[in-house]
Amino acid sequence: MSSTLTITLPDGSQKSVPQGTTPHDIARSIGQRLADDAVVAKVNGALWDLARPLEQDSQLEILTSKSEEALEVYRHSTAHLLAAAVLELYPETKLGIGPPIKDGFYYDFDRPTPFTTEDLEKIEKRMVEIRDRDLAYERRLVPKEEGLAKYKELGEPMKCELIEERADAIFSEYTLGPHFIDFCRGPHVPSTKRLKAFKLMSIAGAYWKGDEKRQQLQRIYGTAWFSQKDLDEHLRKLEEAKKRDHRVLGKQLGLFTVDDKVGPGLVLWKPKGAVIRQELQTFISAHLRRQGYSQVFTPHIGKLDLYRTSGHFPYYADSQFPPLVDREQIARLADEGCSCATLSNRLENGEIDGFLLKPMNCPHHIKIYDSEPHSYRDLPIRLSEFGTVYRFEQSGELGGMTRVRGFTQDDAHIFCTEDQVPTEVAGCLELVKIIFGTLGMKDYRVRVGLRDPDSAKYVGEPEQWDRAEKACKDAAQSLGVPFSLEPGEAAFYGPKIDFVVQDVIGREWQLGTVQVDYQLPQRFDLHYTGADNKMHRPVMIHRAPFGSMERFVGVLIEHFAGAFPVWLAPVQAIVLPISDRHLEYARMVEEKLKAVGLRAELDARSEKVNYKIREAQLQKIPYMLVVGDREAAEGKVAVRTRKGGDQGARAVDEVVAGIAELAATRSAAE
RNA sequence: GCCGGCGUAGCUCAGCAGGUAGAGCAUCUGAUUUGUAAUCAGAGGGUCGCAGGUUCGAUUCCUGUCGCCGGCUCCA
Repeated sequence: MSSTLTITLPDGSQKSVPQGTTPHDIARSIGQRLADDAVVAKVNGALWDLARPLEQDSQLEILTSKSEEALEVYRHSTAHLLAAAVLELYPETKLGIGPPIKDGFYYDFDRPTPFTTEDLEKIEKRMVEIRDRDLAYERRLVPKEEGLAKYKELGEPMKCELIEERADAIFSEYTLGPHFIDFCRGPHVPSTKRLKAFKLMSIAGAYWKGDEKRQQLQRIYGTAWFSQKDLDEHLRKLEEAKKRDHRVLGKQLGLFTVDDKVGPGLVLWKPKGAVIRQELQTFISAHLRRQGYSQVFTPHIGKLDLYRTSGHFPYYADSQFPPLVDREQIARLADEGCSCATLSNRLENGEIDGFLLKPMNCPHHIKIYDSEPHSYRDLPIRLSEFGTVYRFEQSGELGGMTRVRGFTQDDAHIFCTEDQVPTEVAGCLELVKIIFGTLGMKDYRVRVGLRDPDSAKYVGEPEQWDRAEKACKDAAQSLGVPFSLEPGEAAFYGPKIDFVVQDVIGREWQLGTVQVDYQLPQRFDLHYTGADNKMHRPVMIHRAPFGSMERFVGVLIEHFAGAFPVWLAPVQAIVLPISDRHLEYARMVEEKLKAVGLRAELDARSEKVNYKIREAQLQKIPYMLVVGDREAAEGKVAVRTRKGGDQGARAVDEVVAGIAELAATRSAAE
């Protein structure tokens, strides 16, 4: 090894520096400004501490606060600061892990007593104190055995577990001041004084290693930014997001409600929410007719045996409402002294029959297909239904309209030949594209869910899976949008293509889905007569472009922040007479709106027009039509839009026709 | 399901070292007849989520329960 190193900078220039030179030295040689702004370095593509000496000829990049990667390092360093503060205040605490995440970081702690909100304030204060001590993040190398012994002595069992699992023979650790050490790959910012703006946000339970069988730790979430300004901006955004939360807007706009007495996770659609849902259903129904779907209706329950055949029961018994067993059987079992456990066993074994609230629509549709023989000439057969299904989601998961226990899928099942699969899947994807396009939803990602090779929960032969997965991948490819392949995300009967969007707090929700299924046709022994006059097995495609109406509308409320385009708005126009003497004219305007099928209201209260406007505005009604003496005299209305304000007076008929046009064309404009 | 927080009028929220509750908005009544984001006055409205316990006395403290919120786990 030579005693000088050749360092290549991003602009291609090269520097010869002696052994032992650090990225920070080089930054300083380029300029003090860069040295001050530097957060971390990148050496041959890998993140590297600024103070860590370069070891060989390298490509070197100095990352400043303009870099996303630097921000991650910065947040990770803030997590260490949090851990150091917690250990100072509560020395009995054991450390878990503390990674950076979107907008911030967390650190997991094991401590017998739970952290409180007041603790959070104390901890944050201590973090500031430690920050002001200007402690360096110092990297040290430790041989594995020695390190293990040390962390054992420190009483850090989780760290020991991590070292055993992931540490190299010599691993790195970082210290902060004389007492704090953390097994960590790094890198970090040079010193705590660099951490300008952070805030602890919340405490939550989290299982060690995400395994619900392991102990539950206390996770402290925080957010961290390069400047106070960025932090303030982030907090402001959180406030904004709260305002467009569909649970808040759903209440304010009177769209839906959930009632304790009815049950958690059971959405009650109020008239205004129902309008939105109905409009969406009408919208998609037109496309279904065009694409050759047939409408069917099926009941909400089916016999347990149906779901034994489909494989839903008892596989997913935990996420279903308990089976419905008839009175006579219950009485008989009670006489026998049958325990709950025995009952559920006997239900599983099929010794007792009962009904299940349907967790999916497919078995019912399959039975419709199977109710008559089919020729290859009939295929594809596309059966659609807005079918309501019931799933017993864990109580901690429920919320708003996005995770519920009863929901209506815009479901359909396509029965086709294997050759027809690509065309049919493409047709399904086209539908999803039309929906997302019409609604202006651009921020979605496409996930191709493949089976997890380690899991035994899937039914079917590997060759079938391979073919189905290929069909999905090909279809996603031809869709022309970026997609990710995600093992472990398949349904138990087949791979799927999902459309995933984020809600206002950044949680991801699956909306539309297309799933290829070779299993159910087999389980139900479905067939059709081929051109060769032999029996063949059809392939099934499950698809729901909206996914569930509840979840979709929930996400849609947030997407539009409650300000629905004209065609979806529960009230499309409201007539606001200025005084009582304009009421008659106002009624005439209202009638004209209603005559062309618009949803119109009249605010006939003896309130000032300002007041009426304010209310209509808060209800996010797209059109406010103000009528007073001038308008009544000239056959006009003064148009005010919720977004553009006062638009001036125009002839009534012209305005009515204009709004009707926007509604009819499902336009995003207003 | 697990961890933590919360639950006061229709809504948003205040209050209580334990002495049976208060504001704004909404509602109702009356007045006002109004020109682009809140007219004025008066009135009604709460067994302080529910059930136990401690106490002379509980909305306040304790326990349980239901529900909501944030995470975790799960999501056919």
